[in-house]
Parts: sequence; structure tokens; C-alpha cells
Amino acid sequence: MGRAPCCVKVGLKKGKWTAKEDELLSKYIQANGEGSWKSLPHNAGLLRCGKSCRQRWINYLRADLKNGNITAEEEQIIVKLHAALGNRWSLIAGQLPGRTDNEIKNYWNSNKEASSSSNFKPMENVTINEVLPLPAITTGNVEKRMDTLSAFEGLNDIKVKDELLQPNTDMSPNKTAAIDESGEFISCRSINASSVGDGADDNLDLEYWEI
DNA sequence: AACACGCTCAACCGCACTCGA
DNA sequence: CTCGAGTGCGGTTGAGCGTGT
Repeated sequence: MGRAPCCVKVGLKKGKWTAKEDELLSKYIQANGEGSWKSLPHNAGLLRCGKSCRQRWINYLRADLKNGNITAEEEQIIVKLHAALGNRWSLIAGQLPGRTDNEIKNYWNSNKEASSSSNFKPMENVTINEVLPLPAITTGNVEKRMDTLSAFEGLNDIKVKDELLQPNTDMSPNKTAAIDESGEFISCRSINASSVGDGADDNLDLEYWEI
């Protein structure tokens, strides 16, 4: 027996939003600000649940949203960030001003066949030798900072210093990102978890985005 | 013209997390 | 410390639309 749906109250509306509902929601938030989603529908005169209002506002009504298709530049960023972060759409959206997690998720699900195949190659000649902080990623009011591995090319074997193989707080060990000195994402996925912590000479199953 | 099929995307659902009492 | 309400997030669904036959 699961948790009851959020819109279980009798009379709450579901489905497509009307222009009138959008107007009510927009006006209320412009006057009173975001937050208190639970009570917002009642206060704004909407027969919707709070979650529905929040989602509608965040994904479609916010003034700073970008209209139009994902650009080639944005696509590149999405692919790289997805390789680094996996399906963490809100984090990815945080790096693309004007885009929402839902929009990026839909885009990815529609294009993943084209995006996921040929651009990743086995990583060679790389030693991961330093842990660097990523720039802070902000989602909503929450700022998240992640430790990552930094990869440098030009060495013969794939080695990771043992002391660097520590799970960070934001990613599981097999979903660790790597960035180069300039902050570009290079190595982003498929660190074999069984290798983590086994020693400096472990060969890791790494793949990277070829810049 | 009619139907089938595939794609897009808005919206829903439920779990996870946060925070205050 | 525990619990519960509120909120955030990612997965999934399904209506609508375009395209091919």
C-alpha cells in the first residue's frame, strides 16, 4: 500500500492547464512570491494541487525561461553533463539558464539513441592524479558542490592514486566526473566500482567524451 | 481519405530528502 | 532523536500531432 496521490482531494482538477489557470497562478506568484505550494492553490483560487502548481510554474510560466529548440551548443553541454552526472536533470538544467529539468529530460529521451553511441571512446594514456572541486552548481535555492577527479593526458597507463578513490557526497563511486584544468568535462562515467580503492595500478573501465 | 505508427512534450506519480516541531 | 508535513526530483504516461503507407 503506497502513499496516497497528492491530488486525491475531491474536486481537484487534473490534466491540461488553461490560459485562465496560468494567469491566476502567474499573478499570484508575482504578487506573493514562490513557496508555500501547499496553500498556494487555495489562496490563488485554483482547483489544483500544490505540486501541480509548482511544476506548471517552474516548467512553463517563469519569466526567465528560454523558448525554442535546444541549440547545438546546449546539446553539447547536455551530452557532456549527462555523461558526468547521469540522469540528474535538475543539476544539468542548473547549468543551462532558461532550461528546465523536464525539458532536458524530454529532449534526452527523444534523442538518446543519437547522443549515446559514437562519441565515447575508451580512455587511454590518462592518469587521474588530482581531486579538484567543481564549480558550485546551483539548483533553486540549494547550492551543491561536488568533488571530482581531474584527468590529465599524456601518460601511458591509466592509474588512479589510491587516496583519491573516495566516494564523494554527491556521486556514487561508479558515477564520478572528471574535469580538466580549465573546467571542461573529460572523463565522466563508468568507473568500475570494484576497482575503487584496490590500489594505484588498477585498470579502470573508463570512457570519456572526446572534446 | 483513412488508418497506423512513431515522436514530442505536458503532466502525473511516487519516492527521497529536508526541516521544523 | 523521532516524526510528519512540505518540497524536490526523476521516471513514466498518454494526448496530440506529424508522417508514411
